[in-house]
Amino acid sequence: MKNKKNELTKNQKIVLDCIQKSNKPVKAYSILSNVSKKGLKAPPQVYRALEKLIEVGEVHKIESLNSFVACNSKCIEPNGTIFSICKSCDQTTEVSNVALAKFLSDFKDMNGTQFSGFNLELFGTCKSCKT
Amino acid sequence: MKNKKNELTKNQKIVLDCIQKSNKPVKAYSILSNVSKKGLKAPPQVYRALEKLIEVGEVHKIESLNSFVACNSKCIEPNGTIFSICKSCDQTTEVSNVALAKFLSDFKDMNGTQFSGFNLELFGTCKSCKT
DNA sequence: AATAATTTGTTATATTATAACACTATCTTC
DNA sequence: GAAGATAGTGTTATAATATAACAAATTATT
Ligand SMILES: [Zn+2]
Ligand SMILES: [Zn+2]
Ligand SMILES: [Zn+2]
Ligand SMILES: [Zn+2]
Repeated sequence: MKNKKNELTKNQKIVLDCIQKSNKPVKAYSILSNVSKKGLKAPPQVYRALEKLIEVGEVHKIESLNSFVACNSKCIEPNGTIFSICKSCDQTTEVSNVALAKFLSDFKDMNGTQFSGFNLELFGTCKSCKT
Repeated sequence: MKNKKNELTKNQKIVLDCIQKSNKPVKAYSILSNVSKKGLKAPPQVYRALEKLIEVGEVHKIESLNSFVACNSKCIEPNGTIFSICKSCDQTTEVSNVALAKFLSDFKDMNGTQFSGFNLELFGTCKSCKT
């Protein structure tokens, strides 16, 4: 059974808040040091919150950076994520492109079976790193 | 400048051989224990070989698994990788689909700028895990 | 209130990856 | 082929990322 009100718990809110305030993907131990003043003092507290936040879709993990970002709420496909990542500064944005999301969601393997999820990471150079 | 003969070195060959012999993505420390009898006894030896092998395209890293696979030599796009990963057993295969690879390579950001690379991980259930 | 389920706090440890340094082998250029 | 540059090696130590395990506290259900 879930939380009756289906709300985030205290620790989950603290961690989510920390991630949302960053304009870049945040690392777990960076979160930990940022929220230590709020009482979260050990890695499991952060990792447990992250696990739940990811599960409910509030947070995504950027696998190639071992970092975490808040969902920009424009997730088109519930089972897929698309990110644009700056190779130079790690600035990351969630890509909302209907055609691309649909293409990936509809993609089937050799046997014609659809995949249940996907994660796409696009690498490039962000605006401010170009100048 | 590179190795004149552009060949892999002893350690690189040992590590590549180990990866190629596996039918699943291999973890760095698993490689380490597998090749310890061949003289590679410390993590940096494995990680340095991996770095080079990835650089030359012989090996890819599966980011979501922190594991490594040998390139199946069918890389369509030099700057992009596509993998199909079984959520149940981690069995991974490199996907060679021209349409998908082209779609991803040609994809442009909001400003019309092309990305320099991509990595797509497709999650599903492999044949043997379905039965 | 009793029970069950979830969340939390805490300690310890596992796993993944790199820094730093001395040394060796190989390549380049003269 | 010697001098210098580059790349690879071996080694020790340590950094960075993530989870196991268990006890205590909180919240939900009966
Ligand atoms: Zn999202
Ligand atoms: Zn940038
Ligand atoms: Zn490949
Ligand atoms: Zn499987």
